[in-house]
Amino acid sequence: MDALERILTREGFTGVGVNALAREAGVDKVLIYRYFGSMEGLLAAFRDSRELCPRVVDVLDEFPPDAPMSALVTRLLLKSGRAFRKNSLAQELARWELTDKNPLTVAFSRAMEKDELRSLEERGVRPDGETVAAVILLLSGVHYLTLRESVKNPILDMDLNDPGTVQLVETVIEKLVKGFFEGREEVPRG
Amino acid sequence: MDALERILTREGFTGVGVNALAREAGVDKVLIYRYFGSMEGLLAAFRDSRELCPRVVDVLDEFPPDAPMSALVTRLLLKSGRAFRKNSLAQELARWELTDKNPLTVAFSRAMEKDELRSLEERGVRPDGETVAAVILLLSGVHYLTLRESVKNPILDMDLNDPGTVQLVETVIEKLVKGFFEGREEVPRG
DNA sequence: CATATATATCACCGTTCGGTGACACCAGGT
DNA sequence: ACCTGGTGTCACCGAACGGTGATATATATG
Repeated sequence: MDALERILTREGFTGVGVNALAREAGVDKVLIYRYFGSMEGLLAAFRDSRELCPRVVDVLDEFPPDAPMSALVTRLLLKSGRAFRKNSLAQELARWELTDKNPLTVAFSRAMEKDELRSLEERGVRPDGETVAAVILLLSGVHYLTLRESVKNPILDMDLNDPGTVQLVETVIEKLVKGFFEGREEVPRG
Repeated sequence: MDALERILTREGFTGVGVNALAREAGVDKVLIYRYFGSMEGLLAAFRDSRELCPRVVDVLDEFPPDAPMSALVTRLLLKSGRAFRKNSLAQELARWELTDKNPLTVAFSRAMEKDELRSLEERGVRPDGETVAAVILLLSGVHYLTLRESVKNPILDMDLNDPGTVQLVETVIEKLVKGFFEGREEVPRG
């Protein structure tokens, strides 16, 4: 499991294979087949062995119960984006989930999404369909930019390592969310 | 060139290699080295051989010169998103650009971005930094969802093949953009 | 006809891939 | 002492990988 994580964060999902994994772990690859049956089984075990999506998000600051929905969603997006930018394993899994479908990637997908929504629901927020779509859309945008950045293919001159650029993106998210919730009846809470 | 495109759209970028490409093209792989020097050279040639990002976007309907910025941007995002969803080659290149860096992927990145911005600038629109960031962010979100969809890892139950879901996403984009431009002075037009 | 040059094919190299069969080891139980 | 079952190592397989040398064919120029 540790060897798999090391390979993922170091070389990316394209470097994952039976031979490479056994080499990294310092054991013979036949053990992989003996214990996990196949690579798929190992991925499934990896999926069950750890929290794929560290739940940094639900440490959302406590908001007063009457805080506007827009503030909550904005905070969620910013925190989640920052966490994603710092978590290179999550980035690699996201990259993988865009390319391949295996027990690990589907599990990661599920975990990621549930996590964000749960953060809201735990506060008694039951977002409607459009709100969910908006959150997903913006979060997806942040993920996309982050992945582009971490493979050194930044979009235009937007360097997400530059604090100014991060600030710009976050400001835009704030404004988008704020505008989205204006002229929209407050969603029932609690 | 045609063989490369076939492989990309059929098996994805992971299926691209000297052997597979020569096999698909029905020639010996040594010709690849003779004519292009290496796989990199071939990718560069492919990049120069065609319009990587079909400029569907600049067939934006003619808007009256006093059309609000929000309408223009919304239209751009929807058209661009739909075009991307129909273009499996562009999807594969986008997937590749998130994973690897080679002459083809960097060129694709550039082409994609310039295209969107040019669509605006050709109409005399000189978007400020925040507007550019907003467009990029939303477009990135659409790309992410599209890629997730086309690898059969849809987010939550959002099936982009379902017209209703597409409608929902597009509605959300409209509302986000509309809200973003409200309470913001009109940007000077050409 | 002869020669030079470009074009294309074949055979081969070493390496890595995913996957498997055979064998050595080393407990515990009988 | 003997079997047994879990554990680990080694050697090996066929296939595919990226890459290269030698060689045939065809064309064009002298």
